[in-house]
Amino acid sequence: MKRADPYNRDTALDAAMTLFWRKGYHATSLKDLEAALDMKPGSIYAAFKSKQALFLATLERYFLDNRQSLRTMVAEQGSPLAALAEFMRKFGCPGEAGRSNQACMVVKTMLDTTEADRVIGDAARDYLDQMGDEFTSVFRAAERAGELPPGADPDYLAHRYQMNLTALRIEVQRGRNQAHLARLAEDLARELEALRPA
Amino acid sequence: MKRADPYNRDTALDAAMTLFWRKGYHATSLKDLEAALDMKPGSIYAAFKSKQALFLATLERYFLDNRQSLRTMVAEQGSPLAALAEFMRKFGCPGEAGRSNQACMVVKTMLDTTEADRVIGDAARDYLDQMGDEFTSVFRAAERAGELPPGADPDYLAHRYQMNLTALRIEVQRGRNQAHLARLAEDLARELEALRPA
DNA sequence: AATAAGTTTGAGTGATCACTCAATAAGGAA
DNA sequence: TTCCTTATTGAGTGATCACTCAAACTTATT
Repeated sequence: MKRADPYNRDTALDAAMTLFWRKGYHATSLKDLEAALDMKPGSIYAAFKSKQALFLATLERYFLDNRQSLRTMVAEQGSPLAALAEFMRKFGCPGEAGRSNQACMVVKTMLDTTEADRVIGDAARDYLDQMGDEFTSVFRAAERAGELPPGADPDYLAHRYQMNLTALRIEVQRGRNQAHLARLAEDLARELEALRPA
Repeated sequence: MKRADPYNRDTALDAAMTLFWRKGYHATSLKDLEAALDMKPGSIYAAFKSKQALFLATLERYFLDNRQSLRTMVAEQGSPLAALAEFMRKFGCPGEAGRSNQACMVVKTMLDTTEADRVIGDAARDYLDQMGDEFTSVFRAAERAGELPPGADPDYLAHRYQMNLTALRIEVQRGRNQAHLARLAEDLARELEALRPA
């Protein structure tokens, strides 16, 4: 029998991420992964050590992708506040924006993890914290740019922003129609921009 | 060997609900259920037919409990808007309010269900819709009571309310400290009450 | 006490779980 | 070519999965 091409770590991780994102850690079996990665069990274990280690690698990748996406948005947009608004809007058009109509993988992971999978749950919480810090620093940049009213609390605003983003993305997975999601995202974006002093 | 007392459907359902709520459908095994319900596999299957049917029964129970809790709140509070605010506040004190520091079971269920568990996912989405309808009717009552500004959209307000509630409860499971959660819930409650015309 | 009807029991079912490893194949150095 | 190292293979591991059923037990009726 023919041998498969030597595996490409990036491609494999990407396929695993998509699968884990959609099905979740517990519902994804090695059989599923073998099919998605087009690798035999031995190769998967040689490359990634264990199902849990592979999952953690995909979760890190997901987090890094999202953080990079936000940073790019901040670099492209003229203002920090506009970047946050645009980042929010992106998730209102799941057909164009994301790979799929799924809620945030990190949130999904945190929600179906217990003490039994402490390592995974801790990783998810840590990424949520890091993403929160990222939002905070963008709000701080907005503050320095005079885009926030005096006395605004960047940390609190970041927290509320993250909650709204999470909720919006859950609505996406809930299967709301496109128009509804777009309006929701637009409203959330405008509420953000309404912070800017006149 | 001694026989166990004949099972009590209510007690058993309650124990199963707590377990499924915490661990999720996929991560909960029959072994876990046997221990939690103190029933042997045969008894469980005689009483509930299958793991999936048992899960669906607990999900329905969870939904009915929550809806009842909201209705009671509306009946107790003087005004519909105050009831919604108080209902929100309740979830900011997870120690007192709920059975556990978990996010909403219906949301958790929707998020870790795929096409493979269509029945379960559909049930979760249906309960989310029904709970949304419930919120809508409370907002409509608020409108009739003159608690909403002219032109307010009860359907949209209900939707936003549900999103905020979902996000708050995810923060609870995220493990935020009590003070933070209380402030969050209080802020959300006040934003609601701020709708009331002066 | 004897019988009938209805529950509970728990060892056991085949299937699937995450995972292993001896055999095999490919590429590089001589 | 021959040897050596590294990667891939896939049948097979014991454990656990959801689930079954004939036997044992309890209660109700006679």
